[in-house]
Amino acid sequence: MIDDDSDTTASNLAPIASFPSAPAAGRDEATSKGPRGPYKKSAQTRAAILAAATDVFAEKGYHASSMREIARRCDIDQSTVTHHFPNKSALLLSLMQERDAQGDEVIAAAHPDSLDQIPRAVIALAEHNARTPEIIALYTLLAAESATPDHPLEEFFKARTARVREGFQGWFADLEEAGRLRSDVTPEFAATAFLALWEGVQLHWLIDRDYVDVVATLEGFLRVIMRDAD
Amino acid sequence: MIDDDSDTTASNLAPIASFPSAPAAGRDEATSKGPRGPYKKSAQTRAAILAAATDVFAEKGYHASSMREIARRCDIDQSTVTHHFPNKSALLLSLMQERDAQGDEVIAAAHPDSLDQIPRAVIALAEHNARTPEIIALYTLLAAESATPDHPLEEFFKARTARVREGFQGWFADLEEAGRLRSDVTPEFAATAFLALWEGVQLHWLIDRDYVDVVATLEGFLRVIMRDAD
DNA sequence: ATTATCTATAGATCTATAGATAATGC
DNA sequence: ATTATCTATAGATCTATAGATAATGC
Repeated sequence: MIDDDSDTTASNLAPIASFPSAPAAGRDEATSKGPRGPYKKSAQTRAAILAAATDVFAEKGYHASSMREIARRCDIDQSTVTHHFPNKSALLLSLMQERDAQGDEVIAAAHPDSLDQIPRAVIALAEHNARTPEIIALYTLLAAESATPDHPLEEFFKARTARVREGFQGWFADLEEAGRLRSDVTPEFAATAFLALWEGVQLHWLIDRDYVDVVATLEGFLRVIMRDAD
Repeated sequence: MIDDDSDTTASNLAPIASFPSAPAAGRDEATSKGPRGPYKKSAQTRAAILAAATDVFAEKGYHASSMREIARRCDIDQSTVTHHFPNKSALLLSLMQERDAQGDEVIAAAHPDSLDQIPRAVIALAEHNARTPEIIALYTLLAAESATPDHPLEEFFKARTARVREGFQGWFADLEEAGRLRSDVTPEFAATAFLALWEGVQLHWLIDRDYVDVVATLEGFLRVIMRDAD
């Protein structure tokens, strides 16, 4: 169902919710096989479709979203969408892969170079995410959906969750080696719990935005599992 | 959209995922208004519909589930489903309310009467949930969906999450009063983080069942935020 | 007589495709 | 000439309802 190249974009650690910052990437791999290649306008239309699809998938999830609705929000016909993307599941998978690739770049740039910056870097990511609710909604909803039968993102989220968790685990292992982790806390536990806490608290924030403070909760967790420098 | 009686069943604390244990409750409120009331078979059919609906909603979520599919799994016609439940959203809401009511009973019975039993009681709940994956899937998926526009469970999950969080907060406040909470951990933080961690780790368990141990992670968190008795 | 269930159907969707027309760029 | 876009449509859905038939229980 899902090609094995789903992790070709998986270069490094990625944040919980990715970033919509990068300008208009991605018209290279999917659409380059005809004798002449795509015209200029193709990249714009493609980007518009992906932007609209992001909103629709974030609002409805995969099954309940329709190609028609995505097309309507771009003011194009639905058949034009299928001209640019072979089908609905390919559209969603392309969307998530390109978004993750962007996120990888951003987090690579923000990678902490000193131990004390690790908590600050993570918190900065959380603060960034908090400013883009529709992306949090996209990831939260699709992650839950991806665990259901026959979902096109099943492998994607399995691989992504493991990759992010391992990235965190590396950070916490560095902290442990420097004696900054509480002695009864392992990097494995810290990484698993931190990632789960992050996504769980984002879910609760979506459910009631006045009730939960994502960043404060994550900071509180880090404070509890760490100990002061000697 | 959603009646205000959505919290009439909200008596006490409820677990993250509710329990399918109670035999065949619920044929009292919704179907009693005709001059004669429902026949005996009605309760059975109703229960069969709710059981099938539980599976279908857990697999597909709300929008993507169909009344036809639910009916097919009971070997009845789809129009028979709408005879017992006025429409799709009412079916889902009835399902969740009855399930929560059952869960309330179970947890009330398991309520800890000594401080040391609090962690054990919570862990027992988590262990129970771990044995019913389809119920975890139901709650996890629908909770994420409920944060999207025009979802019939929007108010339900908002109220439920707040209620469960406050229940936990009460427990942690008791622990604090007895000096069993680490001094830098507030009951507010403990409750918010514990609930978010629980749901987050359940999500990751659904995504990859070999990678995460729900109960061990929750135990680890409790160990970190508590301190030994003097 | 009342309730439960079924058949049948109206009216809206949906995805994917075929084929015509318009725009682009060699 | 090739690519982009549109119109049109086939073939499957879906929910909700109307109305007929079957079962239940006074």
